[in-house]
Amino acid sequence: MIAEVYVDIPVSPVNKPFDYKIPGNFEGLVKPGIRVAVPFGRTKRLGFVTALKESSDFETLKPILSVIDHLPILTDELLDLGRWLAQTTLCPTVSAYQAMLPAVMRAEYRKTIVVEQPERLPLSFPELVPLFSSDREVSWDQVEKHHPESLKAVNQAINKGILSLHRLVKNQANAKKVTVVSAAVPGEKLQEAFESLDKRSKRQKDVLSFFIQNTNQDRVELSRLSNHYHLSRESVHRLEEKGLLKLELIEQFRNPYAEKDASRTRPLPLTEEQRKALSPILSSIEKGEDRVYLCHGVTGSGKTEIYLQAIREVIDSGKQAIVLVPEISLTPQMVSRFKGRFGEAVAVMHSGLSKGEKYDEWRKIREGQVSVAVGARSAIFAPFERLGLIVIDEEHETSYKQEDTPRYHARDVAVYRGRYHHCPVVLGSATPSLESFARAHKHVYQLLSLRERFNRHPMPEVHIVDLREEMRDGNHSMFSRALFKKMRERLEKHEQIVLFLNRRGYSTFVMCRECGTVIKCPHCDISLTYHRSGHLLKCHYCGYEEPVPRSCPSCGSDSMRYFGTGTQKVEAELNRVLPEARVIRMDVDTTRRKGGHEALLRQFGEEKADILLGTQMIAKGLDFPKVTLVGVLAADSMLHLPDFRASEKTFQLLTQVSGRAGRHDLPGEVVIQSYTPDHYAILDAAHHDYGQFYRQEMQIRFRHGYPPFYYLVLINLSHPQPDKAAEAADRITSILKNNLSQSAQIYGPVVPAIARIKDRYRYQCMVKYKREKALLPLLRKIAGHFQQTGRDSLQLSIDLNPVMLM
DNA sequence: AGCACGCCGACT
DNA sequence: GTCGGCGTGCTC
Repeated sequence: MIAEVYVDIPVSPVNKPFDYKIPGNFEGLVKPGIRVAVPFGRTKRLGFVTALKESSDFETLKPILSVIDHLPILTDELLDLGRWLAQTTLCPTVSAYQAMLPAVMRAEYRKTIVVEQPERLPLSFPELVPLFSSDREVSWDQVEKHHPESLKAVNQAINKGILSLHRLVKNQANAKKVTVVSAAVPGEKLQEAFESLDKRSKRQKDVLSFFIQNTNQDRVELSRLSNHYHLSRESVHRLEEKGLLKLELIEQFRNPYAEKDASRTRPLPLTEEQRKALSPILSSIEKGEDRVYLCHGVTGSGKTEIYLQAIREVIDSGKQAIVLVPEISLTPQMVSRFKGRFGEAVAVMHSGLSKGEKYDEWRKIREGQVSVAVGARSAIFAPFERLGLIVIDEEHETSYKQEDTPRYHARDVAVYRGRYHHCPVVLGSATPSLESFARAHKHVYQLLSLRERFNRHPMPEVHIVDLREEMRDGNHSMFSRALFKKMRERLEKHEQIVLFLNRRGYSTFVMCRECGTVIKCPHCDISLTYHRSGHLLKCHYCGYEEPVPRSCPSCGSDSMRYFGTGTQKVEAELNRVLPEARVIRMDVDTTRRKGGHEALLRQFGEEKADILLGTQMIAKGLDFPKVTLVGVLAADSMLHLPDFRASEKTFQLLTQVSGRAGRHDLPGEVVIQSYTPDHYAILDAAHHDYGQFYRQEMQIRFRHGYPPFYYLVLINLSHPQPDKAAEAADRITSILKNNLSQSAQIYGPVVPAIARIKDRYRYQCMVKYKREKALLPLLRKIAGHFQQTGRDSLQLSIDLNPVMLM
């Protein structure tokens, strides 16, 4: 038998199956979806078996070296899905497979140097002797790092056969195993043995009496016996030899949520609206229809309860469900909601888990021990074999699109898997993406609407403040008079406030007042942001930092001034104008350490602060009863970005942030500060009017030929030399122009808003099209032709249906 | 991605 | 003359 193998090297020349013969002893073990180690050129690599066959076009085949998995880690469905992803996102097939698996499934390659002829080493290469003083095997990476000067000699010694290179492919995935002890014979036998034991065998008697007394316990961890009951390991082994006890090595699942036992919850009674939304979903689950539902429900309308009850139906019919939520709303509250309803039947995948924990959660899914997978984007690949439902909450979130190599959108994968399994997909949002809403409008998706909040609380009252007027009236502070007054009131009433500003750091940029010089990142064409902690200027793109210069580096004057406002500056200002207010600031700088996010929210929930000030990350999912005022300090900050979705993102963000106020018995109020208070994105958000926003935005998209009326492809080029990037961009643009139909519009090459990132100059080309049969093959050809490897060469990326245009 | 083969400049 | 630079091409 012969196996087709995709080797784990994601570059186009090897992006095809390679044939290997299956040695007799592996016959039956090698199946599609299994990982194997194979010789590849002069190296050894890990690969995915995708198919078996009887014959090959190649005369001589190398054999598979070893089989890594017992159970295929990719099901037939996922193998197909991977091929489809590679086709539609123009990525190497292995990259698609790797994206579907937890990181531990990636091979770790290690190179070691081994002394073959120790007697010749001191004579021929005396300088290498110290390297091998303690061990005759040394890691290549260590030598490369600590003794780079020796590498030349090492290579020569290898050529002479004095040293040799050993390569190993290590499978990082290792299930944690524990030894458990149990009685091998019935209790009476243990008693008999106890009595017949020699007087001196005190330790063994202790162990036996433990098992005689605890006959109800069937297996005990060995480590628990010795640590907790102070019984001797040695005696346990002695008793095992006598056949009285049994030792087993069992797989232990790490359970990250073990101690926080979520209290079980029951289904809540549904409102009339919720019932109407749920019933078509239930009927599709029952009939096995691959329909896509768009559940458009205002914030607080109880979408989650609908998901939960639909999943209950899925579980009861012996099937499984996937629930996607954006990473930032994958909070403990969210998780406990699912754990509370379905208990042990839920696996959770999020970035806070260790590699090993992620692997365990994945295995629970693969082995069918759970029925529900809750997670961020990549959980869409959960290897269930009987999917009954896929839910994507906050469907409009851009984080569902992966920004690197398989540039897939979880929504597209969901639809694909729904078709394969004949199961419905539910997309939920208070502010659906225009793409999805347009599809619902055309009845491609089924629209389910929830117009009321389930607890009947009114939507918060929203006030828009014109910051230009404030300026005119001489208020140069970052708080308008209206907002400031309302903040004061809340503080007096001991209610809480959420302030939102979409910019971290202290101020946006540092400029010289004399000559207008703005300090920029030396590696990226973007201005540095001032951070007060450490008095540093930081680049938010590449992480570069430098101290603030005393004087202008260009004209030497000492008139360096800070412009713009970041969260740090607002915090400082709050401390000045409202010294009695206790403020918690939440942004990437204060939540970077593990669990920081959670800890800050807990403090706020326990009312240890009056004001929660934060960026994007506080826009979602927060639910604090005492919050009665939400302030958006600069609603326009996203509005003028060079992105056709700027209005949509602004509308979504404002709607979400507003939803944080007055969720419980106290009525809520929202203040939106803006320099463009008449913009429809701001007005419609203030009026809670999605429909109106949708109609206006669709007109604009139509007029400018943007999605959902046209599809987009964005081609990004970068090179350390600007002319090299420009030349490639020129050639690609003309290839596109010459090979696509008249109806396709080709733009570019253009220099993007950030012309250089990490010392690489950037160019972009964009294609707008409606139907273009030749596009994918053409792009594949372009990718094959222009894609080069190496740091200092041309880099090309093709993004179909991009969500980020920068 | 690795690695070997292969063709041109500065050294024992 | 050789050692070694990195351009090009192949891996079942």
